[in-house]
Amino acid sequence: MHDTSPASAPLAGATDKRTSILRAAMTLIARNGFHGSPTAMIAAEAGVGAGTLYRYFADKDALIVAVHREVETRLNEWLQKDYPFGQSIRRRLDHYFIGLLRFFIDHPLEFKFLGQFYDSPYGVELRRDKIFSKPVGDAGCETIRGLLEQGVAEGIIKDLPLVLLFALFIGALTSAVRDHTHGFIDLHDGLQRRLADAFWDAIRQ
Amino acid sequence: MHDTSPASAPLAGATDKRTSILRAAMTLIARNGFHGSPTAMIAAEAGVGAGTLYRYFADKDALIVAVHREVETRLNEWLQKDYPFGQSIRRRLDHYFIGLLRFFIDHPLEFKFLGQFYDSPYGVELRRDKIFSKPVGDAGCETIRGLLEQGVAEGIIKDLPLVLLFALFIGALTSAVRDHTHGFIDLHDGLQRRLADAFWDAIRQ
Amino acid sequence: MHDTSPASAPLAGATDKRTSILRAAMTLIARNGFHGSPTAMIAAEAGVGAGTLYRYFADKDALIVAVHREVETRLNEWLQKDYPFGQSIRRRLDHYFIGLLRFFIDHPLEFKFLGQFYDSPYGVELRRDKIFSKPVGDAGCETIRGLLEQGVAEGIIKDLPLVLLFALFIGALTSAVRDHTHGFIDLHDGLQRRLADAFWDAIRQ
Amino acid sequence: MHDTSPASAPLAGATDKRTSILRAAMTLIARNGFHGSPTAMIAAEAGVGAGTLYRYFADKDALIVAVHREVETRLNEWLQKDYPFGQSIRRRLDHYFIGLLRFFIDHPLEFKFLGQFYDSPYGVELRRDKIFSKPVGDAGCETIRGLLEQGVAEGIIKDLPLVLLFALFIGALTSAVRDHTHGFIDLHDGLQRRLADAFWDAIRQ
DNA sequence: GATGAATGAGCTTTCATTCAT
DNA sequence: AATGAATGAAAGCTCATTCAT
Repeated sequence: MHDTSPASAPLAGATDKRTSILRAAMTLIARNGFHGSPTAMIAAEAGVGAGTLYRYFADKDALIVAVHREVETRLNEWLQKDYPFGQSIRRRLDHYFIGLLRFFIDHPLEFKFLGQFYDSPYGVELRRDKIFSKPVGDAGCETIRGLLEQGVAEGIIKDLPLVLLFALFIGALTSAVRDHTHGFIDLHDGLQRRLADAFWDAIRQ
Repeated sequence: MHDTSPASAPLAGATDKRTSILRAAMTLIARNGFHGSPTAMIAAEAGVGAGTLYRYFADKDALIVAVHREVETRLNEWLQKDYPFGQSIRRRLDHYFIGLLRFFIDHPLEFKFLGQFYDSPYGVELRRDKIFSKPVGDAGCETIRGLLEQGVAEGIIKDLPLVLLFALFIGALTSAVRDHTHGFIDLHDGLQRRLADAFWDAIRQ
Repeated sequence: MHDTSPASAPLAGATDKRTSILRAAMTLIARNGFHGSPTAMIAAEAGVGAGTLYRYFADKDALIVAVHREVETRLNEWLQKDYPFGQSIRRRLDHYFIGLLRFFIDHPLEFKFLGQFYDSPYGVELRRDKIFSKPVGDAGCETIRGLLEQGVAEGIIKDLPLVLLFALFIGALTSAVRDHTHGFIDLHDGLQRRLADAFWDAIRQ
Repeated sequence: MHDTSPASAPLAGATDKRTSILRAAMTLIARNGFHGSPTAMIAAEAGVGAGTLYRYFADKDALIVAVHREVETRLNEWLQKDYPFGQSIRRRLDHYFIGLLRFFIDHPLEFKFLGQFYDSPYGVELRRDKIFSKPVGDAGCETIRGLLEQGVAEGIIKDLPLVLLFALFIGALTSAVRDHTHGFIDLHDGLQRRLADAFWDAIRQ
């Protein structure tokens, strides 16, 4: 009953409310954290009644998880654009690296939300597999995991545990974005390129 | 009167209470986060009365800051052990990289606490400069920042903004430790070594 | 949003809760003082939940100030009834003196509440000017202050500082009411009359 | 065992501590009220340990009552100075009126403390009889009550209930002093005199 | 479906009092 | 006798959640 897919909503109005709540939740949580974002405030920001929230989500936790899912969906759609099928492994990893970089830089609220999410009890489990193993193509190998795996198999990439290769990938990326978000640095195109190169140097054989 | 240095306590008992509270706070916050750790729970875990906490710390915030200071102090002491003065830049950066890796692996609660701390209003500002610029030697240049700077000047390290070089350092490191802490991988000595090498490959000219 | 005028409440029920809380607060504070009246006790006496109080008043202080305002409003309305416009100064001062006497005798809780209020940080400043200078007519001179002033100007009343004349007025009045409230004396109509006469003897030229 | 008369204290030091506590309590309570004066603060102000307070007074209430007794004792001693035995009733009432006025003006902390005290649960009962009926001479009739009574009997003073006559006395007096304490007026000798005259006009036949 | 007033458990913090030293 | 560290009950206030309208 709760949190059904938007397809089942007979009225456009209902879907709008759900979307408003999701967007309000993400904005406020990114800005103030989970505990600085009471449901009443989220509802107010969304322009709906306090009780309405509970028609769309079982409870606050479910709302947060739904926000995460929604952000992730948009992120994945973003990464599928212009995917360089058939090109070199490095090229394809680059697509992911620069793509994520750009998405986070263009969507700082989403970045901050995900940061909050993954460092909370909500996201401990999900952390790993989401970005890591999300397929782009239907081949199933066009995931970051798949690319790293293939690179290792081909001897292009260092023979390190996949988890560690991914740690290098996601760690460098998120640390850099955080610095950008905090205003410590301006991650313009040139720096994005050089950061991706540095990452490649880290993992290449 | 609050939070005085332990040196002034004539009896071990008095200091023990403060220490118990600090340890309890770190443990619970690492486990449940700031908001999952009510002061009553911290006091109970420490084996003291609910009001006792406020004899040692002005309020919950002060307690959290004190835990951070205490952890940081131990971390810095740890990093000063066997510092390879006079050796190559790579050797000295390695000392920091492996040293932090080991500290966090040996002290998972401290690692999780710091993670919570730096992603909270408490630590946003402190994040960067603490580990980054903490001097080991009295020369003042024996900081991670100083070493990276010197490496860039000597043409050994890529000419990237310091902030970005540090992002590569701390990002790879914390991501790897998090995976270890979550049990996704066992960061034994060999892997630590190879991770440090990968980091070096990322930043070396 | 807090403490809005009752005019905006479409239903009697909503207003009743606010009124219940105000009445409960006044009763308990009159009986036990500010610090003998926890918000939980006020809520219980009002028959509402502990949190409900905070829907109507920002905090305990706001509630107390609102009680004061409400009592004062009723007192002023009471004093405006049958005001002897155009009659002698003595007659008009009498109206105030006897009017206040009667109001306090008829409303002992209000009297005790005001006593608590004016002897607290809330009311130190307000003490003087409220009753003293509250106009009855639109002429602006029909305040106790105005009447005393005019009486002095006309040579009917002793040429003492207004503040002192008012001290005689309010001091005698409240002391007498307090004795009545405490049961030391029964301030029936005859005594009220004779006390007003005594006050007049005190200030008349 | 608690709160013994100072005569029983073998050491001067002990008496000093009791006095310090009494003085500290009065000062802080006058300044901050009962609830703004924690026992820890009183002890600190008195320069003694927090527990020491409980060697001299059973609890905080007993301390407050003791402060009241002490202030009252000093007030009575003050009123006995230069008592005009044998002079007219008006002269003797004047002695009390001006004497109290002066004491309160000279001892604003004592005045504020008594104000707090009498408007609290502590002093409701005591209010009436203390100042009212405290004998100065050993004749027993040299109390304010006695003088008023005698004045009524002789036909000099209005035939009003004694309680009411006293209300006129104490009400005018305390109201005027409060205005002085709050800085609304300067109760210099001339005004004291004229206020006493006004009071006399109020009660004289 | 939508609302928002109402709730009360749970939070952080204070402070009168005790008691081992 | 004197201390002050320790206590825990009780305070004011917040907020996720419910439910009558």
